[in-house]
Amino acid sequence: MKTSKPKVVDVARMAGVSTATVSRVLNDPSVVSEATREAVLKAVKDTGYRVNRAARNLRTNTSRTVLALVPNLSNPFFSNILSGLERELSAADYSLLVTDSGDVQLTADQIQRYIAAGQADGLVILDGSIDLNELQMVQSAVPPVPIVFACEWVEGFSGPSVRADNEAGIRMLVQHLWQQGHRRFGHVAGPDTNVLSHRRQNAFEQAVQDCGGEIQHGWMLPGDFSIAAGKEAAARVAAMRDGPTAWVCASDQIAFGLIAGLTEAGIKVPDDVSVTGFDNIEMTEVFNPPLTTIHQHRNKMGNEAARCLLQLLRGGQPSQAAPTVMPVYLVDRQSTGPAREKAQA
Amino acid sequence: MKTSKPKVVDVARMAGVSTATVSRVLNDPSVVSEATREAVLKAVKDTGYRVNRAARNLRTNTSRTVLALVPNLSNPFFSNILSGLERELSAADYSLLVTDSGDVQLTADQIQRYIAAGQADGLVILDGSIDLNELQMVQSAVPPVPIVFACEWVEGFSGPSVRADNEAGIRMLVQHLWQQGHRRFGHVAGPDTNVLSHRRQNAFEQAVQDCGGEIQHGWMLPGDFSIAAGKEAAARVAAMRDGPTAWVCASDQIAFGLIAGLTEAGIKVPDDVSVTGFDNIEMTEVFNPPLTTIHQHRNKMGNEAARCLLQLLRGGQPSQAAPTVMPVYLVDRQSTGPAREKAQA
DNA sequence: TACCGTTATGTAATCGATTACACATCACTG
DNA sequence: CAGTGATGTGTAATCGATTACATAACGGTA
Repeated sequence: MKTSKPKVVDVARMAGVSTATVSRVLNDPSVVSEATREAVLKAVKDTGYRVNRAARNLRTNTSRTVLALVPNLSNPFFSNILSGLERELSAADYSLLVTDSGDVQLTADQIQRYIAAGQADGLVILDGSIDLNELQMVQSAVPPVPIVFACEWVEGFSGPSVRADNEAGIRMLVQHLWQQGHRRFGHVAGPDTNVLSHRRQNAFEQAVQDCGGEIQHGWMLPGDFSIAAGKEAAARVAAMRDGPTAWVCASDQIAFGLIAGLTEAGIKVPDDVSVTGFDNIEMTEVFNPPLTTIHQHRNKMGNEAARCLLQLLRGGQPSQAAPTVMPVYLVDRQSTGPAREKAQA
Repeated sequence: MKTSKPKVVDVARMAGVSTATVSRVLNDPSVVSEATREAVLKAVKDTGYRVNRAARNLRTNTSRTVLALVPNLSNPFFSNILSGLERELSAADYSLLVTDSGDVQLTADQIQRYIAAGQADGLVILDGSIDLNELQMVQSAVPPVPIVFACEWVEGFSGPSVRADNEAGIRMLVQHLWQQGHRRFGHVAGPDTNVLSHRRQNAFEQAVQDCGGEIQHGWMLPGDFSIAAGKEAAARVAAMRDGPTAWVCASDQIAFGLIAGLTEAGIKVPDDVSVTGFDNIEMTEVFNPPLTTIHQHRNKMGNEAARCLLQLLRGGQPSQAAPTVMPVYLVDRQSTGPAREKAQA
């Protein structure tokens, strides 16, 4: 009775070949003759052999593992992306290591820890708040560390990234609102430190200008992507006279908070003002009123990011050039409606 | 200029000691004299040395990694738990590997793959739909694989688990509704295959009986934990005459779907019927009406599960005995209100 | 026949850390 | 002073797979 786990030697002995041959069958079957290959495979099956990852990793100096840096694991938004990543990676026999980059400002040093320790071969970063210098230090290491950004990214970083078409999304929303007769537009932004916030805010200003709508400085409210931010914004909005009739929020959660706050203040959505979100998270559909928003293919973004990284890991060119931009589309629901001019008190 | 990564030998040379001593300083400092310890630590710092995990793993036959089996990564419910897990594990210098047990029915073989390959030292399972036999096979391996269940669990499995006090939660809800004057109760259940569904459903029946309320077979609706399930239930509810005035749902998402569906059908919540959820996910607060539900400490459950597993990994006794049951509490919001008898048409 | 190129396989070095065992030193004790 | 135990350190074996290099066998060609 074999008591310990089977190893290559055991397989080799049973198949009557050398360990080298066993290894070859497992890693590059084409160089082995048909007959021996079958004998070895049979022996593998009979012994129940499984390669020892640690040994392989040591020898080959790889880990077949990818590390995902997630700004906040508690945020449901990211779970879909992780899901997409995981699926694609595991299909390629890679594992997914997850860490919450959360409250700590990640330094090159900390990132290197994973790489240098041989725990991960590459990174998928979902966190755009990482310092560019640190990033470049990581990337300029020898050998360079394969990195792919997903969803968020860092301005100035030259490497592949997968993202939604934020500009197009915002444009669709503004145009949609415009067509419903809205002329005065407001925005509740995401966190100041976040690329997506900036992109969406800029796109918003641009889009409103393009169709000739009105924006005022006081209608650009700060926030982060949270429900709480939406609520705070609601307080300000409630206090406005002749404010916007349409509010474009940087995230669904902000929109939820805003609508909740407005409703509480007696302002009706969409009768008095229209509100839009961004992301189309699951809940938007059952929210009351159901939220008009922009849908992103989060799962697919995860898949795509994984594919991108795998390509890098296999030594493919940094598919440099432009970031991969995933299309988005408008989901028209009942949080938006025809503009109604406020009584010009 | 050193071109390659520093290794123990490099550190040893610089500190003027042997590799054994370096290793000792890093792993069990107490056996090394003060002076050498400092010299070594300095050398470690100066060289920028980091242990090679693969080498260590190979030698020690451990991975300092824990695998989390998540039934559905896309479900926001789990991200909080992962977050709690990750925090606790990384504090103990363990890494978190994540895999979606999703659509595939996991077999012992597949689980063993991770363990046997030396990719993980233990498991945290969030998926209660794993077959008991398979599980026992895994656990009865030599050496046994440390496993901790979190949130969900498998009936009959003898091992540590961390869970919410589902019974107490349901009881609180029913009593709360009873106090508001409700006498006829209905339930929308979770998936048939899930322990939580059963627990909550049984607890519901028990609680209603205990206070003398009325249940009918037709008021126990099937579902899964999804919004869609809630919507389907709504259709049935809308068709009822003299149905329950209070609906207890197995999850917040079901409640959302149910309320959305009822509202659409012209039934008002809470004026016509009261509805409760379970989980207190973030969105409950801004939902319209805000949802009365049961709060679970998901983060803490993650922490606790991690601590449990770490204890096992360190050779502690399977802290057997009873599962760890985390307290829950009622969050009273506006989806529930005084019972109003339906017109006895 | 002698030589060459393929193809298939084996031998043994190697990856980098941990650790069993051996050894040296020193302070005490009887 | 010899003996004992505690303490600190070094030498070298070891974990299990991969792979550079060597070798063998064979068919074909000059």
